[in-house]
Amino acid sequence: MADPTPRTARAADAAGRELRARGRKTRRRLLDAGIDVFARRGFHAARVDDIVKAAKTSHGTFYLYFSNKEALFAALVADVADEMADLAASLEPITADAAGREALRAWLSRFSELYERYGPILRTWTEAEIDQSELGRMGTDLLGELAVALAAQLPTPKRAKARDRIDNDVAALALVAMIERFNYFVLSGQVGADRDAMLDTLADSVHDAVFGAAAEHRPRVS
Amino acid sequence: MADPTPRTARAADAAGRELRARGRKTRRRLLDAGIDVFARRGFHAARVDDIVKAAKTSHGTFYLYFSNKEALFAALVADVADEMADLAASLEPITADAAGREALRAWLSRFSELYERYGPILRTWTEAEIDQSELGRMGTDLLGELAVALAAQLPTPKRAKARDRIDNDVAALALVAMIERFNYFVLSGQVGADRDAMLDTLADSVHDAVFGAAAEHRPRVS
Amino acid sequence: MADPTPRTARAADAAGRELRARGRKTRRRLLDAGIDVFARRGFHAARVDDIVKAAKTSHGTFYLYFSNKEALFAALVADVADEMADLAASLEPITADAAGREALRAWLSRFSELYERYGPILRTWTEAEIDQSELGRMGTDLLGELAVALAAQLPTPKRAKARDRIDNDVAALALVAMIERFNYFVLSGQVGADRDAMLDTLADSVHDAVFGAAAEHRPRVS
Amino acid sequence: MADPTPRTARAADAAGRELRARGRKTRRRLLDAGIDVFARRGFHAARVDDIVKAAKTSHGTFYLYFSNKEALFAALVADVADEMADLAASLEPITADAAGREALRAWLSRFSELYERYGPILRTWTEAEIDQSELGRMGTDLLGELAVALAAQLPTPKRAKARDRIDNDVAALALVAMIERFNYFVLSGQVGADRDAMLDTLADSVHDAVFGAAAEHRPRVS
DNA sequence: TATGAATGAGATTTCATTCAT
DNA sequence: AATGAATGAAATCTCATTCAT
Repeated sequence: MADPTPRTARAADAAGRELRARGRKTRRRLLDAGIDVFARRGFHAARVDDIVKAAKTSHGTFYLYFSNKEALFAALVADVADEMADLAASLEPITADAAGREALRAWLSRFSELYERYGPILRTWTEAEIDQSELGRMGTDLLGELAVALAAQLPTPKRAKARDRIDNDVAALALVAMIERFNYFVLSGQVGADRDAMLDTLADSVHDAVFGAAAEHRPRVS
Repeated sequence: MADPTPRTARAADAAGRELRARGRKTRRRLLDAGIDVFARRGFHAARVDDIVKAAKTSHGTFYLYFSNKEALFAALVADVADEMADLAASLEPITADAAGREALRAWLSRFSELYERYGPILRTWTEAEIDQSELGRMGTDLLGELAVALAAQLPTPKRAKARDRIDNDVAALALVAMIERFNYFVLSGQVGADRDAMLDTLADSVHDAVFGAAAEHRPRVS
Repeated sequence: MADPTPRTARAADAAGRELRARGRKTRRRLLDAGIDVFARRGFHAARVDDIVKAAKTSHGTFYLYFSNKEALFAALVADVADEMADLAASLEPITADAAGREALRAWLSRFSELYERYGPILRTWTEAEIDQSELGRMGTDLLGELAVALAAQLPTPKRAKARDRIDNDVAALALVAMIERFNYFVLSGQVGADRDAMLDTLADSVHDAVFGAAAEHRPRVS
Repeated sequence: MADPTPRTARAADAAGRELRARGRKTRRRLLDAGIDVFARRGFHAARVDDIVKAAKTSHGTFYLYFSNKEALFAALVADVADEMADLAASLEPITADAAGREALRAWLSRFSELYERYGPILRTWTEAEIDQSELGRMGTDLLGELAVALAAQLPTPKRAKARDRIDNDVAALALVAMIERFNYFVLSGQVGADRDAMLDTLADSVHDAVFGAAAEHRPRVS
């Protein structure tokens, strides 16, 4: 069972070693296998045995690279966190015009790619209950990062009430929630929409939410 | 083993047998303990031992009522599904006026109560991956039911394009996603808002999304 | 549980995997321990714990080789079945002279050896009630094989009635029953006779039954 | 688990109580259910639950009549032993003529009836490993009684060698073994013969074995 | 006399981790 | 750098027996 205090840390440093080409490849195979298996079974139900089989290697090898199952998961989370930070940083102020809507759509497309690969890790995050201090990351939810970034790019309301500041953050969270769920629904086939349709709908929804439904970028509305 | 009374199916009937008052109470205690433990630890990490301890009963008793952890979870899901269906059925057409907004808020309040109790089950759903054919339910996600009900109550757009039908469903899903996430964020303390504030924000957001931000119930909007 | 790698079938393949020398030895140790423990306690009363103790290994190791107690038993049965088939095939036509009686005695001696090792498995067979379709074996009783072989080597009666065919089979079963029980009684010490005396008695009885008590090999009969 | 030293003996005397009509009926129902369940599953695999269900009564009631599972089994064994003793006593000297063969057949028919009812108990006997001192019975095998009776009725060989005495006992055991196995094979359907055919074959075999195949009682041999 | 509910000791089974090569 | 085998702590599950009504 997932033991938060691993018995020994013998191999813990393993990940820190300098690796040759072969070693890097093996490590990569294990990480990819991890994504796969965590996606299929969740953190607790994922067995090291599954991961090792998917990576076509052995138990012994696994512990050469990661001190335990949790460490592999943490490595994956670190990857997502990095990419998420990049993504958050790449969001530019959203303008009301068609160009702004297009930029937004492009950004959503990047999110969608990221989500396709790492979505399961995001969703497993809560289940895993990894001690977060280890990673020095903030929220329980990696999406929080995106919400903050999004809030920062929303047009500042004219009224200066304290309440509005909250509203903006909250609204951003709502939008991010919507974005995440849509990607999930579409990926899992629960919504009959292809990727392009999803991106259009999302870009419109978010843009509308921010600037009102009457904005000129939407020629298809009669 | 040629076993006329297969082991695994034995306790399963237990759930079907007629129970006296005492038995019903015990079963109820186990279900409540299940909600609690699944909420705290997730499906896979939850141990039967945790559940029986929470229910102040014994292992043996657990298996008198449920053939295993999964069966208990399935029973809980069936409960949520029932309540969700009731909730979905109770949603009336949403009108554009302040009364419509109030009715919506009241309905959201009911959802919020339901979510406070069963939210963890909803969130554990994906992790547990119970075979759904057993329950005779279709959508992977119990929230889908709500989305369909909501879509049915959205005002019909005047344009009669086929596309709009989809848009309505998809928009409803987006709204449900938002509702669910908000409840989650507020309950888990990730968003600093109390229940009333949350309900106001949600009622406003949904009503606005449906009728546009200019509706008369919201005097604070310029 | 939607489980792509069903739990119960996992260790089953273990038995199918290629084993190195060490693994083969461990497997053998477990099988031998199984014979021992099943003999002492019968199928149901035998605990995996007894078996691993006898094999000087651990629970974990047991399940590396057999998915459960039943699988180990089935493997043993397969072994007996093989040896029984060999034994059945090795029986040559029984002649009326002293040489025929000697050949029969030698064959009975081989049976006796087999029985000393695997007798408990034969006797546990009924108790265990392993699903036979799994093994692709037909008769409920492994001794049936021997009876058929024996019937084939009995001298053909001159009378050609259909009934005689049955009589031969039935007579063969009777003889096999006698052979098995004698071995059991002698082995379990319920009959005060040593191995040689038993073999003599059995060889005489069967030979007499086939050719009549007057056959020349038995000078001590008046 | 089958505990040879029951924790308490509170209800042990229960069987000794004076029972009214209703009680006697319940006790009988439990015994009959026991025969049934022990036959189907063997001693260790038989669950009190199975017996109680078959007897259409409750756990509590079971322990009102028998102190434990073993006690029920012992009661059944006592029944068989009684009937077996009666049967053994009823065997008269076997004569060489047709009347002797008929008497033997009738006796075998009584055995067959007994075996149909209690055979499973006989076969479960070894598995159960009940402490036999409790019952004050002799051998591991209840059939031993029959063998002794049969040996007593075999015609005394003229030679007075000590060896013959043994031979007679041993031969009787062989015959009993044959009788038991035949009944088993026929009952279990492993031999395609009806009851009458079985009785004929057995009567002939035993009679032949005792008096030689040429005896005049067998008109159907050409 | 009868019963449904509860119990807990003991059995089975899993799987993260370590070891020897 | 890699691996198959082994381990054992911890989980699941069973069922004879007792209890309260």
